[in-house]
Amino acid sequence: MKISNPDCFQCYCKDCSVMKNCSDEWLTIINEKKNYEFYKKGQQIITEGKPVKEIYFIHSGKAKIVSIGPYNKEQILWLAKPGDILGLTGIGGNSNHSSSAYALEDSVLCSLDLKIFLEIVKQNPDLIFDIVLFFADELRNAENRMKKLVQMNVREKIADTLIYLHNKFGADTNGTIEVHLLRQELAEIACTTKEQVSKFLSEFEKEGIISINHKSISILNFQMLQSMAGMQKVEV
Amino acid sequence: MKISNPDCFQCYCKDCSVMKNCSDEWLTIINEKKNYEFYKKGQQIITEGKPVKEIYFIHSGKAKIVSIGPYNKEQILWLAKPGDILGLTGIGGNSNHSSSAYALEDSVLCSLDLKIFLEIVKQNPDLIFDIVLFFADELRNAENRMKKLVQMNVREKIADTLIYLHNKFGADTNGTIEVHLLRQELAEIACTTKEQVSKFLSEFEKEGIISINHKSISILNFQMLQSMAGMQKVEV
DNA sequence: CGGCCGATTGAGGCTTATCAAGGCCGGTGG
DNA sequence: CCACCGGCCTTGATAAGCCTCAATCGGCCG
Repeated sequence: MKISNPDCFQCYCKDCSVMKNCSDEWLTIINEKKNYEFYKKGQQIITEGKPVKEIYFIHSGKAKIVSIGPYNKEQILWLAKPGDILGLTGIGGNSNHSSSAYALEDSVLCSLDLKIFLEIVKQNPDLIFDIVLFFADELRNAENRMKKLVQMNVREKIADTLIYLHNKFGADTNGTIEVHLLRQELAEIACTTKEQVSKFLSEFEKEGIISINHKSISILNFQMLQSMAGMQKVEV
Repeated sequence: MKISNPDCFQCYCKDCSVMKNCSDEWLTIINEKKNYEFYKKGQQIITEGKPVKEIYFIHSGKAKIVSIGPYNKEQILWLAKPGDILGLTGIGGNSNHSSSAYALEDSVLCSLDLKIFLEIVKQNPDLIFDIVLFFADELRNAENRMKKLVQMNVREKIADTLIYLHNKFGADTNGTIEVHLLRQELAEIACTTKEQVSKFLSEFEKEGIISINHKSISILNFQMLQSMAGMQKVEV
């Protein structure tokens, strides 16, 4: 597969929450030092347990970040799109990857040696502060998600998953979510089983909230979904 | 209630993962700028939703950090002991507290204005890098906990909760865990109900794994607990 | 001593995971 | 072009785990 070397100055990644304050001077260095790689759909990018040696910027494509829990069940921690960075939690350099990553579609990723990244970071107060903010944000997100997964019923968790996908990847004019996942993968996001996903998606379709064509899901009534997954069930 | 002003140079907090690389020079400044406050058992320290104006160092005592989820159920995110810092996720300064904090016992806390802390941080590359590492670690912990809460059954979650308490607060020579929590609070850690906690603790006691005296729990067979909550149930 | 708060225990019902069977679709090979 | 096969999706039946509700008990404090 032949692809051309992406230009950092033309890439989503330079504007992401972590890199947005990286100076052009340093971006030039990153542009020189980075390596780019092509990953086929389904190909593994990161392996849980292996040492962290580099971080990955997603130039194009999508990825799922999964982790294995007790009982050896896989769980999807989050989904990545162009502009997202993989492996950042290993920034300390002394740890192993706590999760694996797989390409959901054909993707182009740029890798940057962790040591080089750390050098750049240490000379860039703005950059490191943005990393702090990024992590603080992610931590709040993780806590939020935990609360949802524990307290919502399956119907709500699946509705919430659809909202997440919609917000993350967007939809075309028909409301069709711009990502394709298996029922099993939807289950690994919502933390339930593929059968439950199937059943509730059918329900949602009967209720006119979504439509399912072949392999893609369209949201017809976003507000309905929101109120289903919403926090508005106040009973005080 | 009369308490004396704690000396930062004599405090656990200066050696915690975040502050351990803070120079004496800066610690002197913190020592001058900080305020110390006494909190009675049960008293609220931080209120979810309120703006973040300062961070809190726990000088002595214990605290629970709780957050309200959908259905208005409270959940304990983590427990704090001397040396821990509260409110750090609000470090950006533009956010509101994402969780509340309550004193579990009579406690002495030192508060430091967030702006002052940020100034110190920005002039201390070592300090900010430690904050990055701290957050990266917390993020991994949160993901780990999420996996457990979703995949373990109630029995395992309660065993895991006891292990957490033991590791966090330690035990005396009898194995008695050095913290007292209500069944309801144990339930808010394990993400179940107080009745389930009661039932399984009774079971554990019958099995000789723990003993319950008045209000305190002693671990008699730590290994048994570990194997119960352990990740060793590999079925490949 | 009475009242209150928390702990305990049991019964009942609901939600959800599991298991199983069948259907759909795309790909492959004859 | 058609038959076959495998992967994925769908749907239903079943069973188990867990929550909820309710009653009782025990300790603590006024």
